[in-house]
Amino acid sequence: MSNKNVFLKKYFLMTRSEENYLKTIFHLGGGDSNSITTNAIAEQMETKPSSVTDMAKKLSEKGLVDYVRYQGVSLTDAGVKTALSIIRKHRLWEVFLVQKLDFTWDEVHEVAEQLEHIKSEKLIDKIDELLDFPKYDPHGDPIPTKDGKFQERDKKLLSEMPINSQGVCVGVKDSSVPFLKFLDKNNIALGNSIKVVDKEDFDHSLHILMNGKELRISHQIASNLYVKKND
Amino acid sequence: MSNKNVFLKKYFLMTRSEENYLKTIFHLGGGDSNSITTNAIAEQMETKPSSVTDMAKKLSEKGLVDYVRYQGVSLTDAGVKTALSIIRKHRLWEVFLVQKLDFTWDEVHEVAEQLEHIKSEKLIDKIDELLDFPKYDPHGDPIPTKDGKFQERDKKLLSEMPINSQGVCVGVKDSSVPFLKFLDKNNIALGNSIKVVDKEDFDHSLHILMNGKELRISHQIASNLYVKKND
DNA sequence: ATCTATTTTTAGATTTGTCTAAATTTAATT
DNA sequence: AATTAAATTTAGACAAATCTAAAAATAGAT
Repeated sequence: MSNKNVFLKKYFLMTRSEENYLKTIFHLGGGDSNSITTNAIAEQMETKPSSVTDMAKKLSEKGLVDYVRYQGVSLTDAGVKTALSIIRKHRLWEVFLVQKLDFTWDEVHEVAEQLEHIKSEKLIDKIDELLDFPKYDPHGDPIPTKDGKFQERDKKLLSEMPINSQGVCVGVKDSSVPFLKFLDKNNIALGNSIKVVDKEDFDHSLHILMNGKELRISHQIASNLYVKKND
Repeated sequence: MSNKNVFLKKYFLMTRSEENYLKTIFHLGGGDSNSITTNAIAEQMETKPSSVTDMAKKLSEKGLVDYVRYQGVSLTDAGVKTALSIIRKHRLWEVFLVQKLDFTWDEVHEVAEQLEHIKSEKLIDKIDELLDFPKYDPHGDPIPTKDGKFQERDKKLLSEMPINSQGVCVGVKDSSVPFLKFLDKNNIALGNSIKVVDKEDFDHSLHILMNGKELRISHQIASNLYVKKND
């Protein structure tokens, strides 16, 4: 193997496992020098803390995380950049699956978990182009740009909207399969218009108009739906 | 882990490596109880014969190949079926990359090698549908159907066509990147009409009309281009 | 401030897929 | 049929990623 490849292997080639750790650390808030505990990572990834420790050392060696024993790990700039590129791929594939292949939004995650690890810059750029450079994925989460920038949309939880306020459904907080299936079954989809008609003090349930149709929504649902408030 | 999953793991879940071995054995002609030597497989996969032996035992355990020590391996019916399903995925992804993402035919192989291992029946069926159920990949190779059937096209090498015969370019024998790039550069593509005007006895080069334009073709090129002869 | 309870790490083992080097089997040649 | 060359397998090692069980460090409660 040439020197060049040794360099490439050590600093650029990421295993699927390494990529998954970086992505998880990012999702747990490990950017901005924010330390995440090995326990938290292990729980999120359904693995053991000792395995996380091993990987923390490895990623630290590669300069992707800062790791201090007994303190946890945080992402370096390089680590954030890599995490964002994986999240970008994941979310672009989700849009592709929904828009081009008629997947439902509860089906996309599992397949995107695989597709996000495909190594080809041209591939993901062309998918981006085919989809006309979408800004949000099917759950309303923002898609990072190629250079790792992305902006959270100005949104709030439906449960926090005042009576008589209006808006558009733009995302979900809980993106688990059961919740997404529930929303599908009740015709609640991104883009739907929402008006809060009344709020029940007793159980915090809501009476809303969705696309003009009356609907009763429990607090549990309302506190997992994001709405972009109309001005 | 439940009993059901043990069953699934042992008999259905294929690792990427296992899938690559099955695919290679198939391409080397290991169907129809045809034994392929460990050496031949090792050479094709750029690995060592001892590694092939290890994998032969494993695949044999799973009932995907018949393996006799010092004799080689051949695919069982289950092995052929699995190999064809991987080849189907590979070729469908190749069509997708060329038709939907403007990849050139020399770029598709490497990416398809990764995409062929994505586990989702729905995904590949939807890609098939999106592409309108293509029968051939960008190199002219046939795409197996879902139930593992596929028919080789009636074709012959350009070098074997008699003078004055006509046909259409339908495939390549050598699908290496340099050859495909050469064809691109010289505007030789699948679907082009071909008429053999003259054959040179001295060096076996050909004088042909391709899409009506005169062209001189060396024997090396002509013996790697497949043509479907007109009746 | 000390003592627990919890968290985290270490040490050693396991699995998968690979390798090298040595041993074995097969095939080829005389 | 014996010998030699080539192919193939075995045995043992290694790297990656994981686990369990034991040891070490930290944090919380009194």
